[in-house]
Amino acid sequence: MGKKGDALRADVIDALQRADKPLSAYDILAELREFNPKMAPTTIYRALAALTETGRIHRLESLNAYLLCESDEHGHGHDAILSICDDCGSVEETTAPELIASMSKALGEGGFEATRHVVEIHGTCSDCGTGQTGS
Amino acid sequence: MGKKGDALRADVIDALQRADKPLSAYDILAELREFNPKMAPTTIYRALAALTETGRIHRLESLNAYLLCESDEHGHGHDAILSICDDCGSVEETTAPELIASMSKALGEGGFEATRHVVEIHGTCSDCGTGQTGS
DNA sequence: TTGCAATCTGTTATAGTGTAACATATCGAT
DNA sequence: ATCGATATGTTACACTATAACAGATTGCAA
Repeated sequence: MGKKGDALRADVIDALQRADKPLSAYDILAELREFNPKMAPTTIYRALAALTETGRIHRLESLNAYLLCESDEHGHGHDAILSICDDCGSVEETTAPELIASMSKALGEGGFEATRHVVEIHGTCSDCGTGQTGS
Repeated sequence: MGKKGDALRADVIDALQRADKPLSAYDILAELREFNPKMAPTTIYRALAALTETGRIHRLESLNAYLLCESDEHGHGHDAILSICDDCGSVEETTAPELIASMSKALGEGGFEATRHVVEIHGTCSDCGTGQTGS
């Protein structure tokens, strides 16, 4: 039958690593189908859920896409700031625990207890930016 | 025929106001279909796009849902922090220009120019929180 | 007035994203 | 061995969103 979960998840990670940019679930599915044409969406989504839970990949909510986590600090509470270049599609991962903590604190004063931070900043990266490298 | 754009957008706002919680595009569509059963998704999405651009509603990227903007400061650069209670589904809008600016600044040092901030914090609100009102 | 272009709206169809539900298999404990 | 718990396979479907084209409306110029 199909390969076991660990191998599957490794394949998903490989695909994301090769791409070096965000991939949609169906992009990944298309890649893995080259080796297993029968693979179903469910299979991919389960792998993505497992990898997201363990912090090995990030889900980009505003793009419906997935990205390999660059940090080694996997696991709980690893909420990164993801800066997305709308021009070239590149995504950078920034770790800013103080900022995340500031937000949690600000909301905490209102009685809100934060468990997951979705922080995705759209804009233009330095390579694509006007005035910096350009002109 | 169908109603004009302004009336349509007003109806969308009304629906969101009545709900007082995030609604999906298809939730809104279902409501408006009570008066115009032929209304198509495209129609709703166009209204939502217009309202989002003018800052009258927020799109919750992590929920695929839409919410009335509580602030009067509509328009450009109105990026709010949205705190989402995963228990009861309520969403609060917090304006924290300093935090948003801090983020832009931090990323700006890497040459990134931010144009849009998606900040959605999931967690538990004060009403649902354990230890606060509960127990 | 007529004609034309630009823009907005309506309509149909389809693409893209994600999950429910159930079947089958796998593995450890008794 | 057999039972229960968990993981995986499979089918079908639900939800989200947009493309592409048709028709209507407006404004403006000839």
